[in-house]
Amino acid sequence: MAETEKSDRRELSPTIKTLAAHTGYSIATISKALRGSPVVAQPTRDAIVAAARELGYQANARGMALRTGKTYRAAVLMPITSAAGYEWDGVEYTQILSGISQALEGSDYQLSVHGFRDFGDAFDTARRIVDQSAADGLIFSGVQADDPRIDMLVESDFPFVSLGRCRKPLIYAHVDVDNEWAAFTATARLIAGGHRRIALINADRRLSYALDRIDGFSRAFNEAGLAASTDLVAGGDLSTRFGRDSALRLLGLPSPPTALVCINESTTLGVLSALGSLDRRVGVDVDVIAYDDINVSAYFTPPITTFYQPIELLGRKLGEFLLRRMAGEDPAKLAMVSRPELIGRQPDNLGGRNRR
Amino acid sequence: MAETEKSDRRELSPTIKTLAAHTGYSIATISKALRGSPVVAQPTRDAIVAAARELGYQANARGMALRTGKTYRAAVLMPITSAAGYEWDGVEYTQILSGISQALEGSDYQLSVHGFRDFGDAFDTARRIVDQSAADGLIFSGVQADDPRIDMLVESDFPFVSLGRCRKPLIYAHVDVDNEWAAFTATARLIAGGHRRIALINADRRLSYALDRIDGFSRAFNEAGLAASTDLVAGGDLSTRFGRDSALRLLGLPSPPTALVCINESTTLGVLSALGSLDRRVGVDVDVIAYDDINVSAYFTPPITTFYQPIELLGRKLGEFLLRRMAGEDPAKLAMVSRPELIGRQPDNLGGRNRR
DNA sequence: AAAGTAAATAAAAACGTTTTTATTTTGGTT
DNA sequence: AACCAAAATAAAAACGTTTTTATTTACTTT
Repeated sequence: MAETEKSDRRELSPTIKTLAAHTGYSIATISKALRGSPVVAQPTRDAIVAAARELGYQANARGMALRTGKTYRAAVLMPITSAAGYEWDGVEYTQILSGISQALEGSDYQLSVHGFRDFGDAFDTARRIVDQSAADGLIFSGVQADDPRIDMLVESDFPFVSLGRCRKPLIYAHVDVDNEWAAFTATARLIAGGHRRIALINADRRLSYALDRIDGFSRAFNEAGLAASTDLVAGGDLSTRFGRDSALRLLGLPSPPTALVCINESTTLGVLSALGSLDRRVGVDVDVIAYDDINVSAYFTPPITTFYQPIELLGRKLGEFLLRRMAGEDPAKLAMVSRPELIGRQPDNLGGRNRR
Repeated sequence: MAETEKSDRRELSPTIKTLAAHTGYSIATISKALRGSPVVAQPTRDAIVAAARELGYQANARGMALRTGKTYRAAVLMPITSAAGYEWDGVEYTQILSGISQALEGSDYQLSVHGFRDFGDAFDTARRIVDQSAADGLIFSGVQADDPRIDMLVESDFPFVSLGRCRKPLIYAHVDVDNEWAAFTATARLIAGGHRRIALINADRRLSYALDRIDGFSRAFNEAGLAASTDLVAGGDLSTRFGRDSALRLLGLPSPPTALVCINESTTLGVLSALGSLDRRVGVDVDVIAYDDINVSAYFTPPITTFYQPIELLGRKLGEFLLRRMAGEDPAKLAMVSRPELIGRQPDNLGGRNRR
């Protein structure tokens, strides 16, 4: 009973030493064999790999991390909804994370999520990740026109990929939607449909892509030889409430819009709600063009014409670019700017009444 | 020029040795002082803490991890949307992650996200996390009636909190919505409004909470002395398309429902879309009651009566419970089942025409 | 004042790797 | 046969902690 029945009690997972004892090779050789170093002879490698498989050996991540200084983590910055009263803002982190996660599958990297509350907090979190090397790479969105995170990360040569571009001429890996083009195209379509007073339900002006959208919006008017209805641009959080409130306010103006461009589906839903309560019909009294987040615009009543944005694909690209960046690839080669695809779902010219 | 100008070139972050050299104490004392061990004298502790602050010392996470065997990570299992054609399913991981992240703020734990594709994959991922101790604790949702993850985790005494309960009498930390009660209450409300043919747009029957909803649905009929319209229960993914298709199918039956209970906002939107295309009006021809995810039902046209589920709060509880569980607290004490709050937004009795 | 004890600190070991350096083995050349 | 280089493997060091064990210092007690 009190014999030698202790060592086989706890099924501790095998370490490199276990493998050394089992194969007769030194831990150095084993490490090299499993890491694919060319200095170890082929038969030796085969024997070690076989033994590793047999014992179910998995290199301890903590040991590796300490020795190599790597963390095998990819960090993602995610905004945290502030305190009480959650309001949907259409920012689809579920899809983004899903895409990144897919890209990381099969790699040695794990995804870690860091919440932040505001711009300052986001910067501090990014800095902390770099300083403590809490991750080997970073992904973030919500890029500001003059985003200090980008300067800091470029400066410290930390691998990162941003969803969005800042307005400074720096070289860094990024994925973005061609927001200028998207806003231009939507606005031009409405102008062609006869609209002259067009509203833009836009994001907070501190965000780089909000400015891009305004640029495209204005260019559409300029190219048509018209003055842009910039007085009808509303910027704010992208909640449904913001969409509703903005629409109610704009439609109450002395010279109200005859069409609205909505920057995402959340605000679109709010706009539709406002139109409903004002008893105005989409496609008859007012036209609406939007951008997809969760692809539910087809189910709105009536279905809304949107630009489809493949958010999950953007997520995958973010992950893929980060892997390549962490592997040392030149950031200049890691850039993708995608153009959303128009999905027309109803006429955008007030039922033809306004066409000229 | 070639003097001693090398050591101050790279601003390496200070280690415990740096601190030892700087204060004159040994690394052992420093570790104890900073970890709050009572054996170190107060003046010593003060001096060390001061020096640590001055040098900006932060214990290296990898060193700690290796020595203690802990990872300082809380893992979350997140479903990955399968390949092409994203469909919103209303499962709000953004909010859940946000809540968990808030709970973890200030603790030493970081959030790591692990994607999975199906039930089997989720189990394998959970197992891997346990086997490799890739995290110190685990959170997951999508609990099946007979969820093998729960058995495995209970068996191996790994700290975890589930969002949802399985149907086996095991003791484990969990957070859940009282789905039986929620379905009962919604159904009873409709029955009281005069409805007899009620549809339930439900989740996949493999999910524990889908069964709970059916239970509550049936109980409402039973307590009213009626036969439950179980032929009108539709189970599937929670996409908007599923909601729409289900509604179209059910309303085309010889004996169609006069009211629908929708399990989330995604399916609700699909149901409303179906009603719109069939030219049936909510609150006039058909009644709808739903459950909130992203709280946009107020913006539907017309606004829909819903049960409000504080998803972010559930997320915070998940995080809080996990922290307490990882600290060794008894899982029997870590249980919360919340009852959603009814927010009436329109009459649910076919405009009163059906009341008896 | 010497001895004993408690308090405080220091030294050493260990966690599991990878990498650098050292040693042994092999095979070819003279 | 002796030597040398190259190939293969082993040994040792290091990464930064925490924890166990050892040593020193400071008080009490007699």
